[in-house]
Amino acid sequence: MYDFDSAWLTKLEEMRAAGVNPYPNGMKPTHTSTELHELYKDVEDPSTVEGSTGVAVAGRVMFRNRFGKAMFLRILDRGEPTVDTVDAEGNPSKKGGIIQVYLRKNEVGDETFEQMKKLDIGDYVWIKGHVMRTRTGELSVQADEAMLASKIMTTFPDRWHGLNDVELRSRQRYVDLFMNEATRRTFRMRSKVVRYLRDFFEDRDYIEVETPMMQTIPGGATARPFVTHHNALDMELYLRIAPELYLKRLLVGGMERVFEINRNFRNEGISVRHNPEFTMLEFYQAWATYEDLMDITEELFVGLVDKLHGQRKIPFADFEIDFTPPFRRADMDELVVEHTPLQPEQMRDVNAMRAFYVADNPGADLDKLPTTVGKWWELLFEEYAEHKLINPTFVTGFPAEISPLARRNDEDPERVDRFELFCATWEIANAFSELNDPVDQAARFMAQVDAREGGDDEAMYFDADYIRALTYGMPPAAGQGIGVDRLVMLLTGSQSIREVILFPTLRPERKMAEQSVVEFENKDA
RNA sequence: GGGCCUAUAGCUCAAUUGGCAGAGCACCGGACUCUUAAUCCGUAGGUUCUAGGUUCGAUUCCUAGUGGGCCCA
Repeated sequence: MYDFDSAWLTKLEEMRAAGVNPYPNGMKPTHTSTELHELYKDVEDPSTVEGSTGVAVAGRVMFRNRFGKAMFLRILDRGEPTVDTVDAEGNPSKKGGIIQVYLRKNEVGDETFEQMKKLDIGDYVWIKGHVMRTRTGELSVQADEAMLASKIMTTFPDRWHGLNDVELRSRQRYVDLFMNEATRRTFRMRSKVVRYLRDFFEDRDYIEVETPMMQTIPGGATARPFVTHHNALDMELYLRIAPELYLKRLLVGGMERVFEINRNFRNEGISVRHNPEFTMLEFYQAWATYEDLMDITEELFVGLVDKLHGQRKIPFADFEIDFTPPFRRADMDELVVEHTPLQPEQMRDVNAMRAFYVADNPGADLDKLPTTVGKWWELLFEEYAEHKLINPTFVTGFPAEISPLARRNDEDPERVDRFELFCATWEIANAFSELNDPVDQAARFMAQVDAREGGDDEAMYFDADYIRALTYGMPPAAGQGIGVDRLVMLLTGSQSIREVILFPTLRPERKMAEQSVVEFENKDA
């Protein structure tokens, strides 16, 4: 049971005893704050304008100034700060989201005024009146009627310093949202990004699909899965680490262009770039190659920054990302050569790569070093090249051994037709021409199974039904995954994935866990 | 998994070498009919994250744990 603060309980009792319902219903605002700022932005005295009466606004009280027989409130509603104005110092600023209310005792009546005097910061109110401007020029609603709309029952955060604690902000996102406009902006932006992505693929004749989140064989990526149990079927199910193998089954079915935007789950560490559940866009297009996807990706990213930022150079962390096309395209080994003393011919020589690495990393655990060319490329790329890639860069030429689902390159079968897009040193997208040769795919799965038996617990499983699907014939195709959270981070300048996920995964707070009533029981077991 | 940092009032933060636990805002009471972090007067608010230890005395020092942050693997 929740431990309510007795002072607030008393306050509510007194209010009810006085005949005031703290949680009434049915009040309707006629305008949002933003609509009023927009309607009257150029009007010196809105009270002279016909239609400025009978205006109702509603929202959370964020600020209050009380006098004996008058008061000012500023209330927050869903409006966005989009109306261009200038502030008192003459600097450009945006209005919206907040509107001031002016209440006078002789206009709202003694009874209402006494009730309004008892308002706490954080309460919801509904106000009806006319629009006016104060002596200092602030657009306000002067009240004829006012009522409490919903009562706060806890003290409000410090309104000057706000809510800064990173833990509190993500744990109590509901507080973060009403306290911080930057947070509201981030999640409005996230919504626009997702909307843009859907429109982008709809416009290109793609079908949006939903494939299983609970899978019997977790596939499509190399990662540890979450496991759960289905009682009626009495079997283990895995939360998906990727939708890939299901989307490619749809290609076999003749759905030539499909995309899915949905959650993936990976049972791994949490960091500023990793949350156990995260949102992935995957799309697949028959008759396309990975090179076509580079063109499509460029179009997608440029369109996105044009739409959401209106410019192609966007600031991020300590640098600026330039999305002006064409994006650079470079092979993985080429980038390693660029950022190490290694020569191009040494990139096929395991001993040469090992010698360089050991000399440069005296503390390295020699037993854990790679033994194959492909694994060396992966390591050297991650340690020497990745963190140099600020502007969008298509990294190509991946080794086949670290790409078990990608089509081999026709000229160099040790490589695959694959790219990853890097931005701001992060992997943002991963794409390849799809492996549609069932026999090769079966062999690649077996190599993964061997790796797993050799101790690689992130290696893939053998999915026989997926091989069976391929035996029916999958059209030549290419597919891509884009991490939506990281994309939103880039576009909002967020340094942590937790800033772009409304409710990121956190350990439960002890105090709340103690007061919660949760009974885990398995009735069928 | 390893290292470093951190936890004090609802929020933002103080507390000298180890010596009575503090401020601002919020809350409660009062004054004030154009304020912009309003102002003024008064009251109240604490298991100093948890469990041990050292000490006459611990927010402070030590050990372990828990939550969180940063860095590394």
